[in-house]
Formats: sequence, structure tokens, C-alpha cells
Amino acid sequence: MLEKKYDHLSVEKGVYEYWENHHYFECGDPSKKPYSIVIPPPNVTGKLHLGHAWDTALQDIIIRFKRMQGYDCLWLPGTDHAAIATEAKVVARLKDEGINKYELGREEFLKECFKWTDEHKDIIHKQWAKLGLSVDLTKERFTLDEGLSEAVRYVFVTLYNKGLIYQGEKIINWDPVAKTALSNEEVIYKDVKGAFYHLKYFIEGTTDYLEVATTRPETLFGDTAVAVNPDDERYKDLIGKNVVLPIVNKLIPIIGDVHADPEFGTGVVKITPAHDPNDYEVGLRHNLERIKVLNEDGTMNEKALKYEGMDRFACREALVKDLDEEGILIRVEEITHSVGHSERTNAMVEPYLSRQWFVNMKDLSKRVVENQKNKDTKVNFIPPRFEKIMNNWMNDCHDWCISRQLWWGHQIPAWYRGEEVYVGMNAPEGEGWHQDEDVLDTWFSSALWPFSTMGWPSNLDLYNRYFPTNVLVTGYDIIFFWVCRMTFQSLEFTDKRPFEKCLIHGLIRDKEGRKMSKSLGNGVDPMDMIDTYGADALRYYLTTSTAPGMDLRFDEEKLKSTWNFINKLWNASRFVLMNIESVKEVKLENLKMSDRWILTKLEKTIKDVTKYMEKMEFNNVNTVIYSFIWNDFCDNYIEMAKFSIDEDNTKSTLLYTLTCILKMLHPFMPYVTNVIYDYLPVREENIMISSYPMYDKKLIFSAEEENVDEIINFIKNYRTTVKENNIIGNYQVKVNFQEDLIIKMLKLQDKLIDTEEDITSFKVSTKNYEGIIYYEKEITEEDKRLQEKQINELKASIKKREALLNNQNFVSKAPADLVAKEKIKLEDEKKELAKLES
RNA sequence: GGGCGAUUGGCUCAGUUGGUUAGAGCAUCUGCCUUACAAGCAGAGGGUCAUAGGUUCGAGUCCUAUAUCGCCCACCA
Repeated sequence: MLEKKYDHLSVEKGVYEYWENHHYFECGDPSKKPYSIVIPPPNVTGKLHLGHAWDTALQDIIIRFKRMQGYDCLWLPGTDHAAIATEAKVVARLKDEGINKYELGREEFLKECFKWTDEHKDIIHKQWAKLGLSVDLTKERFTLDEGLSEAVRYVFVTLYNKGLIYQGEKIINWDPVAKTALSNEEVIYKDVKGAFYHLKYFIEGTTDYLEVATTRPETLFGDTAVAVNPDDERYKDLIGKNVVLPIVNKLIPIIGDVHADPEFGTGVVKITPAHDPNDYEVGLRHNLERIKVLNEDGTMNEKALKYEGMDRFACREALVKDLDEEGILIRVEEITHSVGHSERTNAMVEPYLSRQWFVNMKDLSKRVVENQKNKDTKVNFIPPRFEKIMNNWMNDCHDWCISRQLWWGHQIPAWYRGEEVYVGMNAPEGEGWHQDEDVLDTWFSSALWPFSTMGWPSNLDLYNRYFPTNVLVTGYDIIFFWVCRMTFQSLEFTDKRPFEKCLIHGLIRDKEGRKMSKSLGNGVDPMDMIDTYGADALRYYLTTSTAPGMDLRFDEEKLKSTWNFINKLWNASRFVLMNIESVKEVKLENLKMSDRWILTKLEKTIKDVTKYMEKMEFNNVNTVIYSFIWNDFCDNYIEMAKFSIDEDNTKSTLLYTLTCILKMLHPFMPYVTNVIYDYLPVREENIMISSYPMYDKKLIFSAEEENVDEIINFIKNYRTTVKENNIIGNYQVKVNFQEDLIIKMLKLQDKLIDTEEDITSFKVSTKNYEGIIYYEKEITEEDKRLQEKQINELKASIKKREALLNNQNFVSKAPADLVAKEKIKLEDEKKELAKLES
């Protein structure tokens, strides 16, 4: 028998191991239809946070649901090496030990990274287990596994041979702390306080000058021109002349280019082609020299003359001071502007001219947009609005910079010998080749995840059975990083979408709506929440509290009330189990009205829950199942069942209903449902491999449903009347019915009389049931008001309905069944009113 | 500048082809230790659904503006 109190700690103990030992998580039954999900691989950088708990709980719910529906389910787990993020962590750890990455050397450093990875994989495994995730660990993958690395090389080489991967010197985003290139998506723009430095660029041979405003004066060493708009009347005559570059004292040309906006600032722009993407374009148009003035670590190089070796910001300060002393600085205008920061190191990124590898996105992205027009092959977003986000990005995405100046990752499969370049799966034959030192953007391997994890391209057993996957679950914040890229790589290499559906959830915020972050210290550790409330409560709360795609404000109070809900389930189960020990077989025979009522409600619930499960609208599942369990089953049916608890029909109905409830809740709260299920006298082997409840039309009893609904309504009216009129102690009741259920529920047995009394009375009525309460009491004005209330409400409702039914437009245009319903309702209300007024 | 989302009782949120009296949890008030559950039971109060128009027999839901908050993208010399 169940313990008296629901204790999540003891309930959740040992269950996961039981499932694992019985291999319930493993896929591979060829007699069933396949269903697959790949986990978004968490980075091996740290512990899982609440966002992971949410994301993975959603997937577990889907996969457990499908497993119970009889699918052969593969939920493929794994982790991501997370190139820059992990490297930064390992570098920091080594630094604490006084070790420098470069002194350690590449080989030893990678060993450290693998060590780090193993430690964190271990943490992640424990956390998955604690969350109760039914991942198939026999299929686990890591992005640096040999198979996945082979896929990465294959894709790189193939795209290179198609001309879709190329090496080029372009302005990229440079992270001077990590000393690597970044993609546009890894740059976060933040508003920071800065300044416009207005400088004098003297026109050659004159004392006239052009006023140039810049936010980055230290780049002036790389200036190779000054641009004005060719249509700008103020300056057009100066085009072709030269200005003197301050400090450097060399001549650079004044050019006319549309990039200079006459409306902006002074209308004069200094052109630094090696340090600004727009200037780079201007430089190409005017064939300007590209002078780099920065080193990889953000210090100034020899072009900065006496400032060489200074950090870019120290240089800025010193330079501005010198410019001021020389009378070059006109003024400093303080402004707030948006500056790119590295997503990982938070360093201000520097637009930097550099030779890198790129993916040409033009045709790859176009194919995604085209594919989305085909309803049979598109990725179906839930909710659908996120499709637009993907399409917009795909429509104007720039070439993807994929090389990173890091060590942790997939080394680029390109080899050099003098001027020769070889790109291939393996090192070329012959002497003197050396491999490209750089590694690939971590998202390059993640983009292949749905198929590379299934053995593609060389071992296709899993791939043939489980790809494309059925659904991907992820947050809207990584649609660009990941969803888009998986989609284009999948279309390119498999000719299929990577997943049929893409369920998008939002971000977890704190109670005040702020993002959870380390700096704010408002983060919540999901493992702490599991310790306090249990994994079942956490999972249910996270997955049912918002509509798809919406953010979630984490509120511990709500988690607590979810725990209460599970406690309610626990206690209801205890009641059922205490009374059905003798049941050997569920026989839904000789059913009473109340049995038929709850079975009807149950079947309707099964129908709705299944519908919402299929649509992945778990908040709606909650609405339906919560009220069924708490209101219909606990508050009403169990109370009614107490009057016939020794009858077989009642026992069977209780058992059948509880069984269905447990099964429907199992995907959400696997532990507690597993534990309770094991106590049922009639059951399948284990709840997680049991069959999901099926809607059964034979158990719909509309007449009984309607009748008991009315009985419940009558009971409620009666209680309200007694309560509001402060009817206490002894009193008599005359009723117009012989309905046992009402009499027992309201404990009227000793109060019933047949005759009318000549004392104060209170009427309670519904369509078919009427009761008169006789209770000697002085009627105050307040009491009169309360007595009138129900009648007045009814009258108002009748009046409104009559008006509606007298409206010819409504009667002729509204659907017939609705009009009929309104008519019935009106008649019922009139009957009720007649009783009250008689 | 472009796009998206939100605005519903004190708080957090549902409300999916437009259709009875707009729901829930928490909070509040009243009365109950009724042997499944006081982490509970039985009741009650509380919303002109951001604003203004429009479509419709009928609008929280659809359309058009506006306001406030938030997010994404682009630009920012």
C-alpha cells in the first residue's frame, strides 16, 4: 500500500535504474513504426540549467507518449564539444593552475579538453537521469566522435568541391580575447557609452580642413582615403584632392562614394578598409590599400608608430590626448552606440581583415526558402510564426565564416604545401604538407547532428530507419544558430528535411521577467528544485505552464502548487487502492448512473488529451486533465463512489479510471505514476511500455452525463443557499425527487419531510430537481436581497436569450444546432424559474 | 528603419477554424480536523479582456489605427 504522505524523494528513488535495467529506453523493435527525436546536444561546458530541463522534459513527454502509442522510439542523446565555449573554460582552468595554453602545446591542450569533456559528460548523464529522461544511451553521440568527425570532413570536402566552401580575405568579426574569428551570429550588439571624436584632416597645401568624426580614432593609421558623397554640394569640388592624415602625416585622397551620407554627421567619412566592413567595400570600389593596424590580441602593430604595442583602448586615449595637443581634435561628442561583443568572451569584437574559410550561403539558403513552400516536405514550426523567422534570415544571410583560430574542434581538412592547397578526407600523399591549423565553427558539426548521429555517411542502418526525425524541440534563441543550419545542410546532403516538426519554446525568466544570468545571480538550479519538489513536479510545471513559443516566468509558488496536484493524485490513488484489492479483472458491467457519468467524462478527457498531445499543446493538456482529476474524479466521483464502494461496478470503474489517469500523466510525471501503477491489481508489465488510453465511444453515456451534471449543480446550489442564508442546526427539507445520490451527498436523510411548513422557506432548484428548505429565521433585508439574487439572474438570462432567439438574423444565420441549443437552454431556465417562483 | 510577441480579476497565465454567464493556480473573505488528501473540503467576492474605430446575427478571438512594455534583425563613419 502507498505511504500515507506523498514523498517525492522516496518515490523517485530507484525507478530510473529499473527502467534502464529493463532496456525500456532502447529502440529497435522492427515490428513497430519508428519515431525519432535527437536531443539538442548540451555543451560540455557546465551543468544543465532550467532551460535544459524544460527543453528535455518536453522531448521526454513526446517520446514517452509515442512509445505508449506503440511506436519504436529512438530518442538519441549526445553532447556538443562547443569549440570556443569549452576552450575558454579549459584555458581559464589551466590559468588557475598557472599553465598557459601555448606553452602546453596543442596535443597536451586537447588532452585537457577531453578530460574536461569526460567530467562534464558525467555530470550531464547524472542530471538526465535525475530528470527521468528516457534517452537511449546506447546511441549516445559526441560531436567529436570519429563518426561525426567523418561526416564533418565529408561535408566540408563536398561543399569545397562544389565551390560552396571557399577561402577568402574579408572583414570578419574578430574576438581579440579568444583570438579567433567569429560568425555574425556569435556577435551580440550592446549599447555602450562612447564618443565621436571630431578631427581635422587638412586639405593638402591649405589651412582648410575636413571635419571627420570617428568613434575609433586609433584606426586612423589604417586610413587610406576620406570619402564624401559625390552629390554633396559642400565637398564635391574637393574630390580628387588629398588630405593630410594626422600624426602619420601622409597624403590620402578625397574620394566620392555613396557610402558617405550627407545627412549624417559632417558628411565626411574616413576610410579604413582593413578595419570596417563598409570601408572595405569602398576600398574595393576605389582600389584602396588595406592597412591593418591591430595585432590579433587587440594591441597596436607597427603601423601605429609610437603607439605600437599598446592595447587598442590605451592607444585611443593616448592618441586623443596627442591629437588634442596638436590642435587636431575639434571636439569630443559623447554618444551611446551599439558595439558588437563576443558571445563567449564578451570582448568587444574588432572588424578585422583576415583570411578565413566561408560557406557560400546563396544557393543553400535559397533551397530552404523554396522547400518551405512545399507543405509535404517543409519543416512545420509550432507555433507557425517561427517559420517566418527562419525564412527572413535565410533570405538575407551573409556567407558563413566557419574557421576558428582555436584548437578544440574539428581541424579543417585542408593541407598546404607552398602555394598548393589540398582539401580532402585524409592527409594527402607526399612530403611537406601541413594541415590548416584552424578548427571549424562548432555549429558546423551541430548542423549535421540529426543525420551524422545516425551514422551518416558511412553506416546507414539507423539513418535509414529513423531519419528524418519526427520533431526537434528547441528554444527560439537558437533558430539562427542551429535550426536554419540543420535545415540547409540536411536538404543539401540528404535531400530531406531534418525533422518534420519543430517545437519552439521560449526562454526561462525569473519571477520579475528578467533573463536568468550569472551576473544577476537570479539563476535557479533545476537539481535543487528536484530535491525540494521532485522531478515530476518540475517537469509538469515547466511543460504545462505556457503556450508554445512563449517565455516562462519561473515561479516557485507555482511549482509548489504542482506538487500539491501530485499529492492530490497520490491521495486519490490511495483511496482507490484501499478499496479495490479484491479486483481480479476490470469489468465495466452493471454500471450505475455515477459510474457512467465518470466514464463519459473520462472518455472525453482521453479524447481531448490525445488531441492536445498530438498537437504538442501541453498547457491545454493540463487544463483538461487537471480539472478532470481534481473536480470530476476527486471532488465528485470519489465522493459518490463512497456510497457504493463495496460494489464491483464501482471498484472496476475506480480502477479503470485511475489506470487511464496514470497513463495520461505518465509522460509528464513518470516517477509517481510508475510507483502507483505498480500497486494496481490489474496492470501491464510497466506503465512506461503500457498502451496509451484509447477513446472508446461505447463508454459515452450522454443521458447519465447530463443528469449527474444537473445533480452536481443542484448540490452546489443547495450548499450555496444554506451557506449564504446561514442555515445551521436543525431544519427540514421537502424535495420533489427521490434521487439517492443527492440525498446522500447532502446528508438529507434525517431532514426530509412530506408536508409543507408554514415557516420561512428557501428554494433550491434546477431544471428537474426542486427542494424547499424550512428554517425558522428572521428575514433581514440582506436575506431578501440574496433570495432575489438567483431569481433576478435567471430572469436576466432568460430575457437575453429571448432577445437572441427573437433576432431573425441570428435564427436564420447562426448554425441550426446552436439555435436549437439556445432554445433548450431557454426552456430549462424557464422551468427553473417557475419552480423558484411557485 | 524592418519584423515579431505581449497587454485578460491583486499576482502569474490559459482561452487554436468567432458562438451559452471569459477560465485556472496563487492571493483574499466565510465555514469546516466530513477516516484518500487541512499540502485538504464546502462556499463567496473580484475582470467594461490596453484604447479608438470597423466587419458580423454575434468579437477576448478577425480587420485598421494608436499607446505601453519586451524581443529579434539591419544600421550606426
